[in-house]
Order: sequence, then structure tokens, then C-alpha cells
Amino acid sequence: MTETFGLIDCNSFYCSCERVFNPQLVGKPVIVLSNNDGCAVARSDEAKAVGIPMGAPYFKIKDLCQKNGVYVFSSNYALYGDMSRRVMQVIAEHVPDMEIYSIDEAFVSFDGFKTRDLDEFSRNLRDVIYRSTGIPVSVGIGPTKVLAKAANQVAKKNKEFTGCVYTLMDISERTNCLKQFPVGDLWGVGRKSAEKLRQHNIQTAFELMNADEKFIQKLLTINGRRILRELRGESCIELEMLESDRKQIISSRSFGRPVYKKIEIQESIANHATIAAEKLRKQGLITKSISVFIQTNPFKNTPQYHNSISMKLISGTSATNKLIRHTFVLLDKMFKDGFEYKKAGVVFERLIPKDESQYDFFGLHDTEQDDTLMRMLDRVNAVEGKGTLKFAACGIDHFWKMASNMKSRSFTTKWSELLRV
DNA sequence: TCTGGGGTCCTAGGACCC
DNA sequence: TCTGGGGTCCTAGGACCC
Repeated sequence: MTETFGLIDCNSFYCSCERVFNPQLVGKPVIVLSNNDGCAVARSDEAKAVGIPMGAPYFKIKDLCQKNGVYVFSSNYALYGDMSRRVMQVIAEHVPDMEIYSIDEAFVSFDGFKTRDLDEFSRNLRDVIYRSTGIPVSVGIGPTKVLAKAANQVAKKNKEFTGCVYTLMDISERTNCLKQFPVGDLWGVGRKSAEKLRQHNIQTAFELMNADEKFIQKLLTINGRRILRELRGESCIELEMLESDRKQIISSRSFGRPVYKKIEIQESIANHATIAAEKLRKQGLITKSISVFIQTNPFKNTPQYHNSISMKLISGTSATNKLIRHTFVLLDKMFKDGFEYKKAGVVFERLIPKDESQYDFFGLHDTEQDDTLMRMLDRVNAVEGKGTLKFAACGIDHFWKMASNMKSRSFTTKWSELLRV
């Protein structure tokens, strides 16, 4: 039986969020920058039109932005996360089988919907989402996820023509479309794979679809083979309606200025351990593996050093104080003087639910004292604000802190944050 | 001066065992 | 002098995604 997938994707999501609370921006070029105001991660159509490439470093496009009156924002994740929740909720109310794929995308299953009505249904859904959240979306429809993704891209690129909804259910439509679809624009085909395919004269999705399966598997691993089959209309990638368990938690950041001293790296590592530990506790998890990494700036013509080192714990923990201590031991083992450091971070892996750890008789569990201390810490920080209470190792100066000079206000979360106690 | 951060999955190859 | 091979588990690194 042929399945029917939909991909609902918010248009220029971060920019659209900024526009919802600042309608003057509608019709104007808008971009949103990554952490540290590093590079452009979202661009409105108008910003694309003046020639701002995706991922462009801000310092390189600053002039272009000024010349064209581009509105520039630092990223405001609290706002985007909240808007995302609203959009997803509206979708869930209309299509029960859905997978939240990313902050601005959801796959849905249209199995059981009548094919003939899907276009109209999708346009209506689009209207409802826009009316209730202010966020414009595009919808792609296809017999597999890869094709639904491709359809979505076509819908987005030809908004006037497609009305932001496009379907690849029809086989002759599909052939026509895939013949003009660059293979590198497919979901799952990145720069490296596209280059490999090009070397074998495979430039379009249509050419990939007609290539030899085994050859493609050899060239691009099993993932490539799956993509090929999905292009043929054979569904290999399921809808994942249940959220899978987290496998790792990372906290890392580039420094706001060059860093040379170990004590300063320690401070930032302590902060990352604190943030990651808070995430652990929020999700009821403990970690049994800790890694720390440090690196210099690969874009800079200075001596380079990057390293990471990890340790396993006999019994897991989510206690910030313990985790900070462990990360310091790891940092000691790999830190080298004489480098200009740019970034550091902490990774927790081998995560297990805290309530499963009680079956571990031999381990040194977090004690009652640890747990009480962490509960108190989390509570104070929830009420009084993030970082009100923290360990001395985290420092107070925060020299390493990133730039975020153009952030919009937290329109949607300010109050809810205060009230969430 | 200034180039994000947080994730997942796959594979090759080493270690180890019998 | 001969110097296996297959299975499993683990990890680092690569590639990809948003």
C-alpha cells in the first residue's frame, strides 16, 4: 500500500517569529544570527533577494546589510521555542499522526486521508496555522519522507505558483520534478556525498533514482541506498511518533575573546557542566560518561590544538558539584599552555533514567545530601532566575560570554518564566 | 576584532575471545 | 618452522541534519 507523508515546514522560521511581534518587519529584509552573533542562520525572502547567503559570517555581510536596510537580530531561542510549541499544537489538532522533526518542521502521515482532497486540506491547515500563530508554513506531500521533503522545497521556492503546497504523489509529476532537482538538495545528501555523486555523473535526483542500488550503497553507505529507494516511492524511513530517548547532552560555546589561561577555561567548563547537569535533572536522567573538549580557532592562522578526553563513571550522577570535579580532572589531562583557545565544551553520554540507577548495588550513588542540594539549587534558580545560585568554580566575571547585541525581547516567555515555579 | 550549537547515525578498525 | 579466523564489542571520526 502506498503511504502518504506530509512535511510541514515553517517559512524562514526565526525571521517569521520576529515578525509576529514586530509587524513593521513584514515585507522587509530580516536575518537572525547564530549564537555569538556569528553567522546568518535565518533569512527572510527579502534578505535572500539582496544576496545574503545561508550561514554567511556576519562580519562579512555587515556592509551588505547596512546598504540594504536589513533588520538584524541575535537569536532568541526562548521565543522561537515557544512559537514552535504553538505551531506544533495546531498541527496536532488537525493531523493525529505526527512527528516533530525539528524546531520548525513536522512530518505527518496522511494515510487515510483522501488523496484528491489533500491539496485543499493542506491549504486550509496552512491558513489555520497562520491565523492562530502568525507563522507561515509550506507543505510538501509525497509517498516517502524524502519525496515529501523535496516537494516542500519546491513549494517554498515557487510560492506564488504552488500556494505553498506541492505534491509529488503523481508519478509523472515526480519524474518531471526530479529531473530538475539537484541531487545535493535532497534530504540526507550533503556536500561530500553530492561531490562523490557528481564524480560519477549523477547530478539530479532523477539520475540518483535510476542508479544501481548496490553501487550507491558502496559510495554513500546504507543511507544513500535508502534515499535512492525513497525516490522510487518505496518508503524506508518511518514516521517516528514517539520521542526517542536522548543519547547525549552537550553544552559548549565559543569564547567572546581569545582565551589563554587554564583558570579561564576551567571557569567556562564549570559553567557548561552546570548547564548540562541542569538538563540532565530536568529530564530525570543521570550520566555515566563525561567528555570535555577544547579547541583553538580553525579559521585563524595561529598554532592549532584541539583535543577531547572522556571518562566513564561506575555509577551515574546528575550532581553538578561532582560533575564539575570530574570535568576539571579531564581538563588537567589535556590542557596545554601557549595556545589561543576559542571554544570549550562538555558532553554527557550513556544517559540512563535516575530511577533505574537504584538497581546498581555497587555504585556510589548520589547521596540523599546531593539530591537535596540539587533540588534546592534548581528551585532557587527557577524562582529567582537562572544562575542566581551556582558553584564558585563558575566564576562571576563571565569574560567568555558570547556577544548577543541585537536580541529582541522575550515577548512570549517573560511572564511564563516568572510564573513557572 | 568578528566564521553557531546541539544532535543522530554509520562504518572502519582495534581489542578481545575462543 | 608453523603464525587462523570468525564473532562481538567498543570507539573515534565522518557525514549529515536543523
